Amino acid sequence: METAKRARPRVSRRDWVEAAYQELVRSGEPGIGINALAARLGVTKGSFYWHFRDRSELLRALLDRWAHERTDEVLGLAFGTTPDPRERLRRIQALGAEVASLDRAMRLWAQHDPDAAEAVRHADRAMLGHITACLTDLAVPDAPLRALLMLRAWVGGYLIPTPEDTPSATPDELLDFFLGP
Amino acid sequence: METAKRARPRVSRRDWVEAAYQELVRSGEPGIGINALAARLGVTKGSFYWHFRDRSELLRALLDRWAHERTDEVLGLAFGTTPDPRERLRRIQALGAEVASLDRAMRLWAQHDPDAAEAVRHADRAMLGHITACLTDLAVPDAPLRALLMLRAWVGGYLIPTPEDTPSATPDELLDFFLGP
DNA sequence: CAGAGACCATACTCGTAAGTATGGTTCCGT
DNA sequence: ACGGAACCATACTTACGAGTATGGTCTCTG
Repeated sequence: METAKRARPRVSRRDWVEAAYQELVRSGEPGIGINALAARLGVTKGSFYWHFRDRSELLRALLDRWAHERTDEVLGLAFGTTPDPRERLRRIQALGAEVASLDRAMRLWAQHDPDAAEAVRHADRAMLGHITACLTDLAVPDAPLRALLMLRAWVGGYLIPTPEDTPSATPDELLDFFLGP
Repeated sequence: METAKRARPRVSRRDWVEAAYQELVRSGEPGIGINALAARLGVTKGSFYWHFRDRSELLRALLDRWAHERTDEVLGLAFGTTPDPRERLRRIQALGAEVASLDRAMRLWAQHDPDAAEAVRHADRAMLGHITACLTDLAVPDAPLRALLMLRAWVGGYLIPTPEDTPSATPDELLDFFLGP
């Protein structure tokens, strides 16, 4: 017996955040509109302004949600039982590929919003620490700098896609490149 | 009726483009508002809509202006009488630092506008070709890939600023890094 | 000097998205 | 059952920026 009570929607605060999260991935922070989300959820603004004081409160909730998810992912990498540092770096790459669209949206958002910038900065700090640790484990010199360049080259791909004439390197090749000579 | 003989405005189409150009650097493409520019130029919208059909025409003029300026700069590098490839790369770095703010604004713009994306892609193609040429001159392997990673790491700095605890490397150190072993 | 065209000001319309006011419905405890 | 709180719909107001309509003023030219 499904509760097909479609007549009365009833949406929770969490649902709003989730919908906004999806919309963030699809069209970025400016694409998050109250009316659009309401239509997607099958309700109206009346619902929104009961759960939230205003739009900025939704956005802050979004940042919170992202920060937690992100922290969990990084901790999952850190405490994951993967002894080989090289393999750990590969997992970081894989994770990055999964959340690419979301990550991109967050970084673009951070370009014009101090709160988002702070959240991203915080997440990057943890990520850089993790990468640096892997590099030092591999006895790579200048680990902090290499980690930073590695991450920058990665997110730089958001701004500069791979040209057609340039063969896109495999993740392993990229890793080897930043591991140096 | 004394008409307070203020210095009568009179603004050219070029002035509008120039003002928009400055505003682009300061607050990005969404920050380019007709009224704001008009106030800045000491005129009103009436002037604007005489010189331009609409806002998009101004933006296209902006892209044109940028493309030309950019082409000139790259050509200046290409035909500059600098035999040493290493020195040429250094000049590219220096140029990048000069136009960083503008470059950043253009790339952010390109994230949500196909025309801007096309302009940036075109400019990048030329730039990558130039860098690749320098690298091959230096007998560096995988020149195209390295050139791409170099540029990505550079623009990645727009999205990930240097953390406080990480000593920012000198331009020469960065160059050495991408020149490999 | 007269008129035409270039240039601009003023005062609107219009579309959009955020935010508000208010009342209606459902649920839940006593 | 009933009264209040949770939840939502409807209709409204506001703010803002793009775009339009129209007429005024300057300048140049015949």
